Amino acid sequence: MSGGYPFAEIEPRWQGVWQSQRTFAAVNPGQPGGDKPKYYVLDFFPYPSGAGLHVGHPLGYIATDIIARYRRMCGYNVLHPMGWDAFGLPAEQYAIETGVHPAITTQKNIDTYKRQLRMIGLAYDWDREIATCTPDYYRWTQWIFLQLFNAWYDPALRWTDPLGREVIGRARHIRELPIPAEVSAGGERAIEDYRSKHRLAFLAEVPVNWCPALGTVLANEEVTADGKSERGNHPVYRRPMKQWMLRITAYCDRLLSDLEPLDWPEPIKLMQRNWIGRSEGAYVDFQLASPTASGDAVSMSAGLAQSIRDWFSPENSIRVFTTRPDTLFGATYVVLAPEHALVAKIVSSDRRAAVDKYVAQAKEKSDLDRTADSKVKTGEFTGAYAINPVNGQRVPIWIADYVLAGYGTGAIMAVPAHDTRDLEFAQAFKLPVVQVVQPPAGVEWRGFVDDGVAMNSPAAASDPAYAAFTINGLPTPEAKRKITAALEQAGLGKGTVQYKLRDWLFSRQRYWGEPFPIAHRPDGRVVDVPESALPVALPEMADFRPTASDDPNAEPATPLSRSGEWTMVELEGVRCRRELNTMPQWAGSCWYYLRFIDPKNDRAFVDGQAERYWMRGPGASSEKPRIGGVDLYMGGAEHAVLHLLYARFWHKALFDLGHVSTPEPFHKLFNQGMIGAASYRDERGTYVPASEVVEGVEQSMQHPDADETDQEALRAAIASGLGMTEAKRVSRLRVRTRFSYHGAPVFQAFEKMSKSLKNVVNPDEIVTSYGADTLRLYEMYMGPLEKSKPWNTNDIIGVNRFLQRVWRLVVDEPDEERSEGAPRAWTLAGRISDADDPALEKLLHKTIQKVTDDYERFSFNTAIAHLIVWSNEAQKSAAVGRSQVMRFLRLLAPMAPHISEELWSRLGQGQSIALASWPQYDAALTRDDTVEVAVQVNGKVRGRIQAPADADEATLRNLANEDENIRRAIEGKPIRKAIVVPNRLLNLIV
RNA sequence: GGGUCAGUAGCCCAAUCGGCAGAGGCAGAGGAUUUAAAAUCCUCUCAGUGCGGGUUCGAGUCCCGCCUGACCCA
Repeated sequence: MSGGYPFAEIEPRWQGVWQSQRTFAAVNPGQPGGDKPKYYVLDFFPYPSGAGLHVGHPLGYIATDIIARYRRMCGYNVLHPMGWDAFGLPAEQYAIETGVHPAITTQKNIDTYKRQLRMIGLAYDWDREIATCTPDYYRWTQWIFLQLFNAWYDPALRWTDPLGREVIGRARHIRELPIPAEVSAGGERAIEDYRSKHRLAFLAEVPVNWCPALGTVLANEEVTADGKSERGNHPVYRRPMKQWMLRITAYCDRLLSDLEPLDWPEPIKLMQRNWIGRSEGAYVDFQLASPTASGDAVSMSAGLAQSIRDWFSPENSIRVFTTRPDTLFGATYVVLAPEHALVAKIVSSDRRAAVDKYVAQAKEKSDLDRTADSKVKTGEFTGAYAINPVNGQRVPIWIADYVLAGYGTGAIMAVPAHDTRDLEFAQAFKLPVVQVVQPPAGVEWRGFVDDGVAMNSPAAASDPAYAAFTINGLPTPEAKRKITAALEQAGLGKGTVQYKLRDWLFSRQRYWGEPFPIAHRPDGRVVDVPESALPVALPEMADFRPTASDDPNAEPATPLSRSGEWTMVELEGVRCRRELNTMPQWAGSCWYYLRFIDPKNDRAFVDGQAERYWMRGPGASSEKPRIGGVDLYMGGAEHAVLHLLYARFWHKALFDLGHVSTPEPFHKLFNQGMIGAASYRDERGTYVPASEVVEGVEQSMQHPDADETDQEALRAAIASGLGMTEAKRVSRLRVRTRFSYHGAPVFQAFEKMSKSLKNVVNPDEIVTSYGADTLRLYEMYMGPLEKSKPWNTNDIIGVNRFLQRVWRLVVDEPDEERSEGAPRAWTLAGRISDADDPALEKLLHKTIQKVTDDYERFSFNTAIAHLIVWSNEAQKSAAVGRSQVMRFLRLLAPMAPHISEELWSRLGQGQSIALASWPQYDAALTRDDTVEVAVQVNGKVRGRIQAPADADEATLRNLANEDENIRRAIEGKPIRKAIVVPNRLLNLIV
């Protein structure tokens, strides 16, 4: 490229130097340099897919690289590692399709990623590289699983954690689980079963999302809204299966409360709170009405509560969960989930056929399908009735699929007046609606779901014995409290807290994952593989395919079950069958940030001293009181909930058990935005390659998504003589476009980069054409880091020109032809002098101040703008001080490291600029002696005056009086008030 | 449907505490250089901040309502 600088030569050369000199190696405590303050900056490590990186991927990596380099220059010992989330479904699916072993494709993908990351000049400490699929790593993933297996959660334990905080609840070793006397009476086996039920990792028969085509179960989050697998879009069925579960629900409250001190984006915290979904409410027991007593409501009487209690029996009642016990008087029917155990028992013979059919249908639907608001409500009457415990009303019992078996008790009391879904259901089936909450004036009570004032409970005066249930006139929160207490008193209910978060389904019926360090004895007991026998290595298998099937009822057969002798293991002299499931993809990423601290340790998952240094140390970001963790964790918002929640859960368990020193893994979280790109579809909605689309004259085309007819266009088409069918075709919504593909108009949209959208931009091409420094600079210059923004290759030239100017600022190169391959002759630019230019010096100090501030705020786009300003000024100057250029290069170095290293070395520096110190500014030099002050009259700018810095009001007003424009605007009117903003503005109110 | 965030020049974006709407870049126009082109350099044009109200001496910034878009939840 003419006019360019030799990036293709200098960039690989410096990357080689960094590697061979281990420039970016982090130092653990106890080693030289390990006494400096630390800064741990981490990227969400990638899953290396076969497609390689596109330019959207490295945005966050470039940002953390800049921060890491900046912090190092500021004197920190910086840990900035990279590794690979290398187990998981996509590699395995690809392997199945191609027949190549996932270990091979994964390694190939890792090589591609690593080459691309190196090419961008990212300053990782590659000595600490890890991959979750290597035995050295998953040995410790298995070890952590054993810690969970050998632990139980004591929810009542009050303790003071190492940070001095009072905490309620703690994971403890399973040995410490108190065994009730009646259990120990049953012998050792009974004790063992009891322990099994309390472990943090436990086996349970649970309804799961079974995907026969993938041959595995999937977590709820891996299933799309329309009941398909997220990977591959295969149908998913609900069925009960015995699976490994992790007791994440034990940590609900601590996962919630410890969010508060974290320096995370507020929306992410909110998403985690919503996901945990804590709701306070009450259980209420509805007694089944005797089928023979049809027609008779239990009469209201002073002894109602007592009388219900008298004939109350748990097996003849329905326990519902409600967040609104205050609306109990408005409960006009009860709804069971179709899966509820009582359904079969209570259904009347005349309703059985309809109910059975409905239950069968509900089984086919996903949870999301069932609860979606837009869907028409369906349900069946069971023929049975229950008694509303607070008013003796006989209410019908229905089943409906909008009630989920897995949430609460799988049964609800329906209060159609004050619940949207209940109201829709009641309207669909003509069920009564009774108002029990008074909304604010002017608001319709029907469907009012917010807090109001309770009404329509029995008046206390009419029934003294019933006063405890009277809540009329109480605001909702108080009404809730009072009626909950009354229900507890009467033995009809109980206040409780429910969570949306479920225990974590932890088994997968796949090959490419961590084997469980667990074995099953012939007598059915489940035992752990001793630590000394770890890792339980994944067996080599030629055929690793899952047993896929179209039959939703086919029994799962995991790949590992076909691994011959491996399936059996002798433990304590007993031949046991190994656990044949593998762990889900999330497992490896739950603790990798800890392994980076001490990646080669073969005695422990991480050394304690190193862990305390890197996780607990003072850190550099002190906006919030630290409870520890990685100093900066950068990644996309798409992992905001699951990965971060799972990792926090594991970390807390390890914390409780004394294996890590902080209660939280990630102190500061930053979500970089997405880089989108224009995608183009033709008239039929087919994507066309974005790189071949050209911009041209405006044309009209049918919108690819249009399914409605533009009536006006239709009339016009008919008027122009087209037949009805043809007219309709051409008049479906048309849009104007200036883009065309091989002459045909195409429609532009901005979407994420993806192969299927044909809009991927490859970083290799950008680096080849412009160099890595330009790519880095452009990605940072596009806009604020946290915002999504569209890629525009045309704009790259701007930052590339900037780097060329920086090059020419330092280097003079004769323009003459040179022979191919020969190094270009060069001299230091003539303008480089030993004396600093005073005007540039002042600007440089301002620039240092602004750029430093911008680095601290991750505002790289503005930092680059300030650097461009200084470089443009320096370019114009006849003489630029060598020290000035060197300070400027240090400001630039974190963002454009290669060109900075090269020019730094050409200016005679022997040591890497990455190890140079950050330049300082003199505050006195950042201030101007005179400033321009805008003068407003009644808020309108009437003139600008030059004033000495920090001039007072009197001085400013005198100066303003000398300005003719301003004088005319005032025109003898008395000045009532003057507002002075120092060094900026004077506002005169007349 | 609920929640969160955003909307500033043809485009990407600045404006940090409520204080002159413009730092920077792309594109465009003109010029210099050149046999010519590319590259490079210089100069210039372009918005009143999605819409409607309000608070204030003063609103892109704060408040209320609406529109559009993105994300999350249902």
